[in-house]
Amino acid sequence: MPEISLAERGDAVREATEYGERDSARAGDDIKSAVDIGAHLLKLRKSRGLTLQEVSALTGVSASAFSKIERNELSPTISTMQRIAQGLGVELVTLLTDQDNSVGAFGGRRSISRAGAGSRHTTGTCNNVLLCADLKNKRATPILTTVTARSPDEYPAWAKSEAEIFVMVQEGTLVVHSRLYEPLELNKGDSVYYDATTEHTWTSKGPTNAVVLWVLVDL
Amino acid sequence: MPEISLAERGDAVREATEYGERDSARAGDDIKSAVDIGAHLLKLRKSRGLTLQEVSALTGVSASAFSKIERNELSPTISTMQRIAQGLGVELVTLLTDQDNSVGAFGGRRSISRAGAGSRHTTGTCNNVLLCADLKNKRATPILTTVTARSPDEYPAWAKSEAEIFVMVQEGTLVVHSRLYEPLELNKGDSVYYDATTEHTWTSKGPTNAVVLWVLVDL
DNA sequence: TAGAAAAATGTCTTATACGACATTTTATGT
DNA sequence: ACATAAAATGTCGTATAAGACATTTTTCTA
Repeated sequence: MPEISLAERGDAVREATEYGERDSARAGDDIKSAVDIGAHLLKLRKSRGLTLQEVSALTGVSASAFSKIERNELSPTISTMQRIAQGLGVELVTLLTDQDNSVGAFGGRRSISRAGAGSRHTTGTCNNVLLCADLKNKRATPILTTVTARSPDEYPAWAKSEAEIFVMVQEGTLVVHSRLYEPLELNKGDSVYYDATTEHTWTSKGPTNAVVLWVLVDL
Repeated sequence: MPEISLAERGDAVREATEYGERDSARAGDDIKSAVDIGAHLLKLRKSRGLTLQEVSALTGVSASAFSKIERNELSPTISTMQRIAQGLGVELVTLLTDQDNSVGAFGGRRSISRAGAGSRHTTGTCNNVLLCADLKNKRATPILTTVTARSPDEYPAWAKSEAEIFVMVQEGTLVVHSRLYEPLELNKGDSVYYDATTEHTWTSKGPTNAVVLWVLVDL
């Protein structure tokens, strides 16, 4: 029955291509839904101007299998995905991660915080102003912080997170304490970029509180 | 020929299990070699105190299959990996990525840029100072820029990249031009966070050049 | 436009992933 | 130490992924 088979194929391709509608349609899934590997591979192959036979030679995966994977007619095993990644010289995860997804989730949006404005959050040791807090799903979180602590002991626990941190001092003198380094003094205009996975904390030095602009970049 | 098949599988299991030795042994491979999914899953399951039957109930993958996957006796299909990821409430990529890798690649490092110091890069429209440029593999790039352009027309092409941008004005008045929005004026202390995938560019307004601190966050 | 070449897809066979259930191994209590 | 239960692993039948080759579709070229 070639006609029915063709009709089915047409639908499958359309579904896979009209990517945006898929996610929104499936409301039940909590976890980020499947990326379409097929479309991803097709785009990658076309972008390099390769034919199925060429990609087959590169990866060791047969042209027919590759074709079916591109059209989502089968779910490849991890081992074949690894051969494909190897043959195309890309990381396996890039084949399984739809970069358009993350971009699309954010695409075109923006948020503005005027001087002095922002979502405030005060602790015993710091006054934090979350900038552009209304914008969700950001890759990084910009924060303006006034550090009131004068000693690391004032903190019940040092900070530690799966992130990277960039800090630039706007006013005063900041001291960055870390388990790995000696205390680091930063004055106005100085900046530091460091790994937040090792425990760290901040204090002010001198008569005024340090004001720092920092960006937390999630890993 | 079932004997040969079994023998091959036995070797594959041993190779896959002795994970640490694999990387160093196979010198020919350029691409990051496979993470061991089996060990990864085993660790994840044990860390939650789940039995194979429990994890089977959660994921819909049979206990025996799960056991074989953990011991690398078979290469699961993407669809079963998706079921596992869903059932355990984790992203698929985290199962395929060795998290020690990404964190470890950066772990504990840091870089300091003193006020006025940094790697300079000047164009006709901007003077850029890359901060903490000696630190590689950062997730974000902090830059201090003096914008000399007064009109968007001075740019041969508007900027566009797979990234997000956070900007805070340090001095002067910055105007952010975008294909999606009206020009946005930002004064000292104002900040904006926006998607860099749509074309955009910056100009200064007024007698002095705007000085902005911005962070480019790669996607 | 017709014919040839190349590329993509379909068909069928083989290899292998997956699930149901049996067996072995490990934990637990008396 | 033994009996019992629970967990993990092995066995085998079924479903499906992957490869070899045939067929259809598309792309070139004259």
